[in-house]
Amino acid sequence: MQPNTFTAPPKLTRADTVFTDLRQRIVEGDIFTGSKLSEPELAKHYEISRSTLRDALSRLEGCGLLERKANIGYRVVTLSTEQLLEIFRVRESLEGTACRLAAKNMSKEHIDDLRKLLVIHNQTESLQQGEAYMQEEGDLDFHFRIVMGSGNKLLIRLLCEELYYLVRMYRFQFGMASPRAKKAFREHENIIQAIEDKDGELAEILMRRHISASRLNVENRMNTL
Amino acid sequence: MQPNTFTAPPKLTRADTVFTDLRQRIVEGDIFTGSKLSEPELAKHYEISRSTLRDALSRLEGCGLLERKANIGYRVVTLSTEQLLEIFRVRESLEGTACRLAAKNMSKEHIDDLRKLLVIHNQTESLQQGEAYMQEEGDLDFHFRIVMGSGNKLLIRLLCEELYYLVRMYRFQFGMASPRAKKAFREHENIIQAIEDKDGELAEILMRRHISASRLNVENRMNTL
DNA sequence: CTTATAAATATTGTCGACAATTAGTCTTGA
DNA sequence: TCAAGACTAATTGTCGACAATATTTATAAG
Repeated sequence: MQPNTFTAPPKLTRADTVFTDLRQRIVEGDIFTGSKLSEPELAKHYEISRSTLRDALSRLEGCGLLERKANIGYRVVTLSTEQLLEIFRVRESLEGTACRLAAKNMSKEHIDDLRKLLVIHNQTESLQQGEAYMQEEGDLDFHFRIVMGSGNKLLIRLLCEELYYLVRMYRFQFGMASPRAKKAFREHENIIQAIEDKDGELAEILMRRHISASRLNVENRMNTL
Repeated sequence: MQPNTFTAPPKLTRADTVFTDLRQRIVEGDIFTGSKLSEPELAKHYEISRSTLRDALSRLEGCGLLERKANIGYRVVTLSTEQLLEIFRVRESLEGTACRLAAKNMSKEHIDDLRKLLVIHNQTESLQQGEAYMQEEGDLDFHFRIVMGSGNKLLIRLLCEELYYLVRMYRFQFGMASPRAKKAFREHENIIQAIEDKDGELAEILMRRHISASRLNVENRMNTL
């Protein structure tokens, strides 16, 4: 038998660590939206060869965080209100489905965990208001767990490994801290209830409305400017 | 002014051509499902260096056609009935939304084109039955155009540049030629009608049912075996 | 004969260099 | 002053070689 088949950490390659670090820097705005990446510069910064760097960059392109043009290079995707709205449409669609499936597949333990999480979020929210960052992260955590609960690996890949990084990027950039915090909390509660009741149809509707409301919030703010 | 800004073809790099060729070979089953790819072997076959090949491979990973493990290499994704059903769920979700948006955004010209396309499909179907391949390709062409008509670039990327290649892969592999051909044609007609009527809500419902029916078809066939 | 260990082989990860292309600078002419 | 073209510099695309890891084969012990 092989040694520690379960605990064996999947050996990280240099490209892996650079990939992860770059992803964070892009998401958190440390590397600007729309900016062009210089391969020689980055390779020097990380003290790796361009080959290794390019490996990391191509994976970031796969995540939708970078764009590439032949003979020109990689650039960070440009954030725009239109693209943000597009993301909302896709989330509305996919997460609605994820929620329906979660109602069918999520285990009681995971549902309980989700409830506990929500309680914590509510407490921190009432204790120290204005901590928009934590709120937003908590919100995404909630959505993340429901998608995981769907059990659909394709959904999980599309949302958790691609779209959610874009979502976080927008939040860092635009600061989505909205007056929807309290409402959103209520909506989360109702969604959990529907999941607990195994009412997939309702769960889907509630999730779609929940995300749709966020989108409309952005659209309204956009029109008033 | 730069020479032919519009007609200028986006210069193809070696990696580009290999990427396209490999994609086709994978989709059409020329390279087997689940098989491991040998970098030295492929590089030799295409008469390119491993660096260039790896560039192409990493892009194929981004499309979801290849999987990669550190220090082990790339392998073609393994097709399974479960994964096929997962794809149907995601398509049902995304294409439903695409259809709703298409009803809002699609131009009259594009709708007319779609109608003509359907007529052609119907003719070839009645003329020479059994040409399952053409039918299936035609079906995907129909879906493709509606997604394009949605105008949502994210949706277009997820469906047309990723999922549809997986779908075609399954069809080549499993041969989805089903007795649903005639029914599917009717459903397509109704979908177009809803789009033409700008009834996005109905268009979404019809598309979801259309794809859901295909999924159930597979599920039933699976259970009877 | 089976299992476990060790050597040998093959494959992937990483590197630095050169070729091809693009971007920038300078000159020249009107 | 501006524009077009030539020249220079910088960047990306591609290559082959070496290092690190995994796989296979060979060997030895039980």
